[in-house]
Amino acid sequence: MIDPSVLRENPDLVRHSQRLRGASPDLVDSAIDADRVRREAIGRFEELRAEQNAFGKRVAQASKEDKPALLAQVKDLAAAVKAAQQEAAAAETASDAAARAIQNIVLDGVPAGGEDDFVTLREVGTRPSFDFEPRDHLEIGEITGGIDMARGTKVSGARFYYLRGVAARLEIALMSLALDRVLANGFVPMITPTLVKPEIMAGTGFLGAHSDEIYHLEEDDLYLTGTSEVALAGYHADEIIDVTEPLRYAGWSTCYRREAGSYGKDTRGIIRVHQFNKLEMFVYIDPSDADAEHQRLVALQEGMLQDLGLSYRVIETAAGDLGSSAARKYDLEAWVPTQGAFRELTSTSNCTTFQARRLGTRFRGENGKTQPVATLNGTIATTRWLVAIMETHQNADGSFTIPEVLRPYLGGLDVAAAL
RNA sequence: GGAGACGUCGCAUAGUCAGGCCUAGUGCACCACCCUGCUAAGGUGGAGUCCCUUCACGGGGACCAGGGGUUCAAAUCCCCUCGUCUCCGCCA
Repeated sequence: MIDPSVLRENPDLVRHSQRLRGASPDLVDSAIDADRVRREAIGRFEELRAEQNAFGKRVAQASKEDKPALLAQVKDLAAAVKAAQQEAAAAETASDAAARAIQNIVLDGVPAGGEDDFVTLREVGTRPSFDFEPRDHLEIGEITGGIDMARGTKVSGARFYYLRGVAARLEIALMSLALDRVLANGFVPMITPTLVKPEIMAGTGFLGAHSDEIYHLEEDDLYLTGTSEVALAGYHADEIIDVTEPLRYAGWSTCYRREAGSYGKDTRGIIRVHQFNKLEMFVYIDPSDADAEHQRLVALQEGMLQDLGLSYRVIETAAGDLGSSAARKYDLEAWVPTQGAFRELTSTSNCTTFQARRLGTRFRGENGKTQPVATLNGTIATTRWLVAIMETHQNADGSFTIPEVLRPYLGGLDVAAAL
């Protein structure tokens, strides 16, 4: 949710942000109107209530013979108070809904436009070249006995898979390496719930335009999370926390995505699947330090990709491709040889105070007043990375070489052999 | 799934049976000052969250797990939901 005072005092800033995203600037005006209606309704109710409270005291102190007359007088007042209270509550709900419809205000420098309007910040590493015809990750996965799509489909349907043998171990190794990295950087490891309540899912901003991406359990009214960001953002909901030192968490969880609207896209292999694992960094921080922290998260991600020997680029996504909560987002995309393209391996967003305001997570500022914290999130390892690792480090016989940083987590194994 | 007990402003509790001196008391912890003096004690005062209003000082309102109802008036009475604990049942 955006800051209501910004909405009131600087609506043009918000309208501009909405335009950059390709979202409606008119939402700003309806939110301002709803806010005005809300404040007027509250004013009317409180005036009446104050009158009623004063009367209540007189009734309580009145003598037996005076009471009936007083009671007759306030009867109408009681009805008026009740009506005013209901109006105020309705106005509050409407105003809140209008404010929540507006997406986060994008930060300075975020490019306008949609998915294709990103800006490449840098390219790192050399793209691999082969003196043989390179195989794609699924073929390598099958040759090494690591990926079984057919049985995944048999048991659970399209976009499900089994990782087995060396690939199963590789994923755990990758996640363990990432966990050690974040531990060294002061993150608290967490294993998080993957089913969350509607208000938490809504608070993180995932129930907007892309809510059809999310699995919902009708019977229990719970949502399956597509990232542990959701559970980590909800962790401190409705709390006043101390961010003198930023709170840094790393959530390890299975992630579920419906992938609605991506029919026919990435149908081969494990690039786009309904279920995968991810280690996600999440930070609660003083808003004035959020930007610097964002850079630190990117640096951690780049360190991982570099040490895994991957070629990648860092892009800043355009406003229209940001989630509704994000004010700035960087993606790291690894070069995937058989696709001749960069594919997203990580994403890291600065959500400024947007999520925290929706979820009621505050801290005490210098003057002792409570104010919303800033939140950031970013991927540090996920199943999709196996694609780039396998393809980049493949050998002529269909085997692939294990990057050195992962070998300690695989009992020293240096090559995933062709079976 | 069944039965019972419970849910109060950081923690611990009073208040609920008998609705209105509850503007929710007390202890601990916390902050400031004073006194004293040595790994402490005592005194005075302050202090919750959210909203409205005000340049500000201030003023007003809401909040006793959440929601609804009864009433002039609800922490207190009634209903629903959620959660915790105990016992029983069931179970990967």
